[in-house]
Formats: sequence, structure tokens, C-alpha cells
Amino acid sequence: MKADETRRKIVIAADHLFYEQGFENASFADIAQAVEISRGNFYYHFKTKDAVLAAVIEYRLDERKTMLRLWELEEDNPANRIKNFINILIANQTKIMAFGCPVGTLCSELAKLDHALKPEASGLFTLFAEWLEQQFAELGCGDQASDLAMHLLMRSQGVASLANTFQDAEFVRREVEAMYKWLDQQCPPKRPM
Amino acid sequence: MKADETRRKIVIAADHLFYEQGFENASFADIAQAVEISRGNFYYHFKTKDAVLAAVIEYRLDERKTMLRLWELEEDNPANRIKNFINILIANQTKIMAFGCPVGTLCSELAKLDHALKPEASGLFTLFAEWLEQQFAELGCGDQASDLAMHLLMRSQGVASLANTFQDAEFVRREVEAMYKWLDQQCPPKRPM
DNA sequence: GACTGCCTAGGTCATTCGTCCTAATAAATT
DNA sequence: AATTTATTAGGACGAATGACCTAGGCAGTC
Repeated sequence: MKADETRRKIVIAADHLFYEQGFENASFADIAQAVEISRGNFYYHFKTKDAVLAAVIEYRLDERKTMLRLWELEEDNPANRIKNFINILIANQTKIMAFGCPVGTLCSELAKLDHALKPEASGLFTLFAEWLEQQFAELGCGDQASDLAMHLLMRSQGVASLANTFQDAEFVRREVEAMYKWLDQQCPPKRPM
Repeated sequence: MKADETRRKIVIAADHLFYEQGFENASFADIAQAVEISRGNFYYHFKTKDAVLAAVIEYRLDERKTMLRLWELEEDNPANRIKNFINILIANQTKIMAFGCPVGTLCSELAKLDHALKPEASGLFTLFAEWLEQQFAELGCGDQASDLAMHLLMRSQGVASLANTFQDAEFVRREVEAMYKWLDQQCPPKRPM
């Protein structure tokens, strides 16, 4: 069906626009123009803007899940998997410096709008938090796994936020290095009695 | 002059509304209603919405500067001054969980809007960064002072962001505790972050 | 009491937005 | 070929927004 393809194009274009301009600031017209379809056609695929947002969140969730699954296949050392996560800050540095973290800024915007889909957007964070917790657990961090996961998520959010504000690539590099070092210090060494 | 008072009321109301609803989402009508003045009267005091934003940023800067100066007067131990900064997360916990960090969310929104006043808003971060750097310098951290200041700012941003997303007071408490511990480890003895 | 400058009230205007409708076209099925 | 279904086009609508204007009220001063 052609509709599926058009729908997918819309979601991807909306994904970019919501990230770069924010959800509220990106209009139907903007998205339609990006996909090169008419506003009427747009309405055929999505009845409301919230429906687009819901589809974008689902798309982002799918993308992240795929990425995490790939890391699990490619790398069986949980510490290295966690390093993959930290490395997002480097891999996406340019976009993060320009627009911040896609997940964090969306959650923050939806919180201010008191939007009904805020919990769905938070699900993106939950996905990462639970995945990181799993990795820390495999590392042998036991009941600390959850706290460590939240701590690392917190740092990546903080770095993204300040990277966006200060446009300082050196700062990002430094903090990523510090996260690596912090990671190495977690869990083992297991001290002898 | 009555105008000064009305203007001040407008700025304070706009400050709150920009924080709780976001800059774009807060309309002239919203602010005018909060101050209980007519939209026409509003226009007498501020010609454009950007002018309101500029005034709000200046107001926030003044407030923070006053707060930092007070901390310097009340507390001559730089470590305790830094603890005051960390404690903002506890003192403003309710608001932060509801609306995020006033500085961070504003900067992030203005970045997405590609707004002309983004540098002015970033000035709020710079104020804290330079003040923290000064405190770390007085602590004897030498040329690390700047990096440590940015690191602490980063952590407070990350905590505010996740606090807003997850509404988890226990997480905030835990991370504040971790920041205290981290602070105690800085300068001397020099330890990795 | 009239004048002048500061302040306020309420309304208008053009624009943009999300939403929705209808008619036309393309594709699929019979 | 005929009919039905899927997809697209373009415009219309009301609501909301930022911006702007003008008329009037209220000081204080001469």
C-alpha cells in the first residue's frame, strides 16, 4: 500500500521537525511541505497533531529499541555496551549542540504543555533506564544497578543540556571521558573480606 | 511612578508563566490576565513579546545575582557556598519536578526557536558557571576550577531534567547526596570525578 | 479650571494554526 | 469496461495570537 509509505515519510519528517523546532512550533504546514504533500492529504493519514506526535514517539521508541538490541548482539561485554550509550554524546554531538537531546527536550516541552502524551514520551527515558539497569546488573552491580542507570542517564542529560547552551565540544569530550572513568570504577573491584 | 510598579508586576507574572508554560505557550492575554490589566495597557509597557522576555531574563539575572551575593555574605567557606547551590535542587524540588529547571528549559526552548535572545538566556548559566568557578578556585582547585564548575552545573541540570520526567523525589535526594560526596572529594585530595 | 503628560481600557487587524470537508484522481477489483 | 476503494488536492472555517490604534481617565502644574 502506498499509504504506509507516505505515512512513514510523514512520521520521519515530523520526527526531524519536532526535534529541531519543537513540537508546538512545528506546524502541519511545515511537515506537509517537508514531505511535499498537501495539507488535505496529510489529514487523510493523521486526523490530529497529537496523533502525529504519538506516531513519532512510537517511531523513536522502535528506533531506540532496535539500536539497543543491536548493541546486545554486537557486544557481549556489558561495560562496552554501556560505553556505546555514553558514546551517543559524541556520535550525535553536532545535533545535540544545536538542538539538545531529542528525548529530554521533548519531555520537557510536553511537561510545560501539560500534554496528554507526556507519559508516552517519558517511556523513551524508561527504555534507556531499564536497559542500562540490565547492563549494570550483568556487570554485577546487584541492587545498585537501578541507581547507577539513573545516574548515568542523568549525566548524559546534563551534558546534552550544557552542550546545547555553551556549544562547547571540549566540554563534551571531557565529560564523556569522565563517564568512562566513572564506569570503570563501578561494581568490581569486589573487595576481599 | 505607577508605571514602574505595573511593569514590575508584569515581569514577575511573565516570569512565572514563562517558567510554568514555556515562553511560546504563554500569551499576552495570559500575562495580562495574571496581572489583571487590559491587553492595551500591557502594550503601553511592552511593545513586543520579545521585550517582555528580555525583561524577564534581566529580572532572573538580578535575582540570581542577589542570591549569590547573599551566599557570599552569609557563608565564607566556599565549600558550603557550593552546597547552597546544590541545595537548590532540594529547596525548589516541587517546582523542578513540575516544570524542570527555569534556566535550562528556557535555554532549550529558545534554542529550538532559534530566538535572538538565546545568548541572553545563556547568560544565566554563565553567571552560575563563573560563580561556581570562583568558589572552586577559592577552594584551591586551581586550573581545574572551571571544569569542576561545569561538571557540577551539568549534574544539577541532569538531575532537574530527570526529576521532571520521573517525578522521583528519592532520586533527587540520592543525587544531591552524591554531589555532596563528590564535592568533599575535590581539591585536595585530587581524585577523579 | 484648563492644560499636559503619564497611564489605562477596549477594540481592530492580519496572520497562523489545527481541523475538517468535498471533489478529483489513481489504483484495485470485478 | 465498470465499479469500488484508496489516495490526493485544495480550500474553508473558527479560534487564537502578536501587534497596533485611539479614545478617555487621572495625576500634578500653571
